[in-house]
Amino acid sequence: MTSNIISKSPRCHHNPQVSCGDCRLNSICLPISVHVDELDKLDEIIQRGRPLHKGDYLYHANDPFTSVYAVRSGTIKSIRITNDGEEQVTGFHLPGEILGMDGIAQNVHTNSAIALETTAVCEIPFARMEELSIKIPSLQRHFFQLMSQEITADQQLITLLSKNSAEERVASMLLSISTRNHRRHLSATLFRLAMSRADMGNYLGLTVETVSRVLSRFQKQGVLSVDKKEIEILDMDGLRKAARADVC
Amino acid sequence: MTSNIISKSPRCHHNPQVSCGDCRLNSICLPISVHVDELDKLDEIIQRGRPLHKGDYLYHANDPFTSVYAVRSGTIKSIRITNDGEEQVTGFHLPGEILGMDGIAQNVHTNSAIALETTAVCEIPFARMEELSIKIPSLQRHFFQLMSQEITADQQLITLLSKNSAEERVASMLLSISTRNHRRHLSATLFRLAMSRADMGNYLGLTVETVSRVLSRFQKQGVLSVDKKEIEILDMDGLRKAARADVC
DNA sequence: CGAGAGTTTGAAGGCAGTCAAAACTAGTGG
DNA sequence: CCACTAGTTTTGACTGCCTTCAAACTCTCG
Repeated sequence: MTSNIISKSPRCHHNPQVSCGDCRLNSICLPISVHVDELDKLDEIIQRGRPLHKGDYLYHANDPFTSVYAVRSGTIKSIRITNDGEEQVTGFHLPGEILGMDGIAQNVHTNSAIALETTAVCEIPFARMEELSIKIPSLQRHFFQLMSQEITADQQLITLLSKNSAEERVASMLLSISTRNHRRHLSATLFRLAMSRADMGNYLGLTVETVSRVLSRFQKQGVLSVDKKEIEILDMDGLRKAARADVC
Repeated sequence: MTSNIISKSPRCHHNPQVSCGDCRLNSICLPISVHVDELDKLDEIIQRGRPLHKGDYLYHANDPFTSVYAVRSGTIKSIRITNDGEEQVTGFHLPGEILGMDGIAQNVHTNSAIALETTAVCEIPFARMEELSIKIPSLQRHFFQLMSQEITADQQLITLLSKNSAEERVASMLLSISTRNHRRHLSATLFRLAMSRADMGNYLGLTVETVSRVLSRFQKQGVLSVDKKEIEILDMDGLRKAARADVC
């Protein structure tokens, strides 16, 4: 099931064929739950490859739901379309993270998923995953946990939007990205944001201008160094104080 | 497993012993997914009774996670505690609805659940439900769907908080309750709110004063009749226009 | 290089928050 | 049964944070 690899692959140094057992992200993507001998069965159903370019849709809202996806490299944003046609960013998905679980309830995606840069994903056909879950209880449990994590994360965002100021929201988001980078053994203090200021603002319930102003202020205070999308956290404690909110 | 019924039961006309098959809420709580002969097995693991009084906790944040709960009668609110000790209302749970799924990820509840009035719940031990899911695939699927529904609902709230004004938020919340009442074959236009103005405001990211002002304004406009916690929707279309947001 | 998108900065205005106090409700015990 | 108190809700006046509007600036990539 690896015949659909697109030939013009992006300049990515990871082998798109690598199995879950060899994937350096598997501690994030499949924590503890699946035994070595069972990984082979999982590998069989997972479709790899499918590199997306910036702006490409992984799926559209209202598409029939067939699969969930694990990000291998790159970044994806999830958006919902509101009644008046505006878009609401509901999440950013970094390597090792799973997206698409919103579609399970109705068998239809409620979000669209868009690549923010060149991005590779593993496609996990959900019906086959369900069948496999019956044979591998730890896989079932793992998916329950993944979905519960998503619920917890969404509720954290609800709290952020409901109770926190613009500065606190921006600080919290940067800390969240920092933490998730660190989990991937990347720098927690120096990284490149894949999303635009507009996406950040949309996600955080703020305007572009406010996001920009907050970043400028943090820079002036010596908490951050901001160069376009390159962010360096100069004063981690200062940023934590500015966030004043739980970050996963 | 029904020995733990508390003797001083509330003045509730529903028999706390009624099985899922006979429960008049089962079309909400267990939609389509479980067959008649399998309901017996489910009935066996569900613990009934446990009436809660106003202010009682069903579980506390940081309690070990053992079960999810279905509301039989009454209302429950879920709250998260933020870093600074404030509480954030993350949801209201009406009869037929399931709560507690936030605890699956970490095996610890991240929310507390509090009865807003005399409330009866069915307790569903999660470990046993997981075992049963392996034998009854439609039950597994149903739980995936329930959790996905929760994700979708949380994302709708995120959108509401991120994009909508105070009037729109209050209107949306009232419409949501109206819809959920209607699903239980209760009036969609005349009902009693179980939660205080403070809880409403907390849930919607608004202050008590703002909620009160918005309700007064709707009353003045003839959209609502508000008498304390008794709400009558006089102009459903007007309320929908005021909401200008998708309500499930 | 040039056009369009994205970002930054400034000035002004509005919506909801904060502070304050009155009106009302509910629960308690004499 | 009523008096009393604590809590909830409502209303008003003022403040402030973020938005809106506008314009200059910068980067990207055909």
